[in-house]
Amino acid sequence: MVSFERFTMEDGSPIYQQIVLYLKREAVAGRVMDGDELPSRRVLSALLGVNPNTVQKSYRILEEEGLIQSHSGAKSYMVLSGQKLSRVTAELLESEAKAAVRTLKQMGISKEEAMALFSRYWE
Amino acid sequence: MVSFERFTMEDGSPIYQQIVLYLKREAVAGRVMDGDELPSRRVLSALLGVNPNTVQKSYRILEEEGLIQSHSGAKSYMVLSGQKLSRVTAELLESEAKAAVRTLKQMGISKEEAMALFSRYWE
DNA sequence: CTAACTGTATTATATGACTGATACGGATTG
DNA sequence: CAATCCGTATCAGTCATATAATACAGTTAG
Repeated sequence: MVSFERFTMEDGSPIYQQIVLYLKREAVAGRVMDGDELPSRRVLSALLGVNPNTVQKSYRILEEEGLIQSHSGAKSYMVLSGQKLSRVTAELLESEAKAAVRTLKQMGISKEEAMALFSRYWE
Repeated sequence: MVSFERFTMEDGSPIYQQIVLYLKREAVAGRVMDGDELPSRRVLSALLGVNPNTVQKSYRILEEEGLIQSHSGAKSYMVLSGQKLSRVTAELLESEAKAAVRTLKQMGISKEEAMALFSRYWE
């Protein structure tokens, strides 16, 4: 069963996107694997304190990307081939790195300052 | 006169927030300085292709933070003491670093992998 | 002075995100 | 078989974002 223990709500971005990204990141980390059972829409919405429709939107998006399999009436499961995992990993890393680099460059931060910043905030 | 040459619209976050962040980053970079004249609400809205009310919202937020001074009927100017600049710099760097580190850690990326990733995407 | 520009304010409309309530049929379990 | 869970769908309402159209008073430049 996929765990949402590490999930924490941020404000700013839509909740359904946060859920989508959470599951993708957990998959990249290897904590969510192919065939893992997902909590039902109702159970997860109660756990996170959000509306079932919001969770449904997340699951629908993931199913459209082929990362979830849902049969009407039955439980939902993760579908994670090696190829899909590679695609998701590359997608997440690129978007994360590009956004950070772009922002810091606009602030006039040098590469050395940026590296030192990340190193410091890593712990 | 403050330039918006480097401004590019992203989708995802509100436009008024993008304008606020743009001006803060330009100030941190030193390209926007104390006393600099800002484009009027109408001129900037036409330049960016957005509604004047959206620009007004950005300027109002910046004024509430003390980074802009507006007199009814007259032009608006940046107000950037060294203290304010330090505060903004720290605020932007911390939020940027924290967000990136948090995301990459959830993906199970090691510190070394993360540093290599940033180094590669810096160009 | 006057025209043009400025900041500021108001009202209305539209869309996306989120919530709340409810309903239906399929799948599973006792 | 029947109860319960499941996925799926719909409708209504709220809130934030953004647009559009005005309006008015203060400032400034010709």
